[in-house]
Amino acid sequence: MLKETEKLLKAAGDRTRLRILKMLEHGPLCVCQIVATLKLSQSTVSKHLSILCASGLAEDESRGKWTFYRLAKPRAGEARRLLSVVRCCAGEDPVVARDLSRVMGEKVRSLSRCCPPRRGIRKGGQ
Amino acid sequence: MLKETEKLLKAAGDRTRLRILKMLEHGPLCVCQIVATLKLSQSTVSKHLSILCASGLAEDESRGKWTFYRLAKPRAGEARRLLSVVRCCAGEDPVVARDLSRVMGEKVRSLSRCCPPRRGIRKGGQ
DNA sequence: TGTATAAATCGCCTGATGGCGATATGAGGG
DNA sequence: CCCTCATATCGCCATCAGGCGATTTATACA
Repeated sequence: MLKETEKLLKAAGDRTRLRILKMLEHGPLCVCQIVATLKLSQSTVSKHLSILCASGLAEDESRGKWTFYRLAKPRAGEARRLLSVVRCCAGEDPVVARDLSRVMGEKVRSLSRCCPPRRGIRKGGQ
Repeated sequence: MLKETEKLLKAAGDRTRLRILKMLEHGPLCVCQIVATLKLSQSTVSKHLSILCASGLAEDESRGKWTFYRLAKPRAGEARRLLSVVRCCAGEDPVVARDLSRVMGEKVRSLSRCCPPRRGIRKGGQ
């Protein structure tokens, strides 16, 4: 349906959500890691994450007090194709690169805070 | 770059522009045909068309007093992938189907008004 | 060169979107 | 049970986007 496609493209067509998607390409992340990386308010990030989930591009998983988000493994070709558009884009973008290096730091720094997601979901790139 | 991708996704992530892209899948169209099909004001349609061109998803060609628009043949994989997302979507959508039947009628009706675009550009589907 | 017509651009209005801080919710640990 | 901490939700505000009619620009033709 046209409406679904529009929703999907709108979800991906936002600077902040693109940054989140690029971060999630390297594995699942806890909300607090995303907040620390983007340096936006927690409420703003939470809203973006819910939009990504509602569109089918991302999925969430609660793990104690923490919530982890990861890229969805979409059944529909539409969302899958769109994720491949995102995957191939902005590889050289300085903002994305900075986010990535920050998120690595955050991962280390938060090892003792957030527990890692259930193993076997998805480990690293792709 | 992130900004380019955002622009591309924003261009595609609009109901009206998706309808236009779906119409253009079946070959180039004159502005007046698109206006008649969408039943939106000429200024609105013109703005949408310029957004599609600016994003690299569509191209225009002047032909006398008329301007024809067609899907771009993008060199960048990004835009190409995105067009394939669009191509695969909304096949069954009633609005898209109605647009398509209208545009066929418009094509016939306007044969004597708008000249067809230079032959050899692009004939039909794909 | 004056008129008719196609399309682009402008200015305006309204609704959607993205940001924030404050507050509500829900899980864990004392 | 209450306290804390992570996250979601709410209400507000500023900006953006999409719609329109009016106007401008540009081409064709008498």
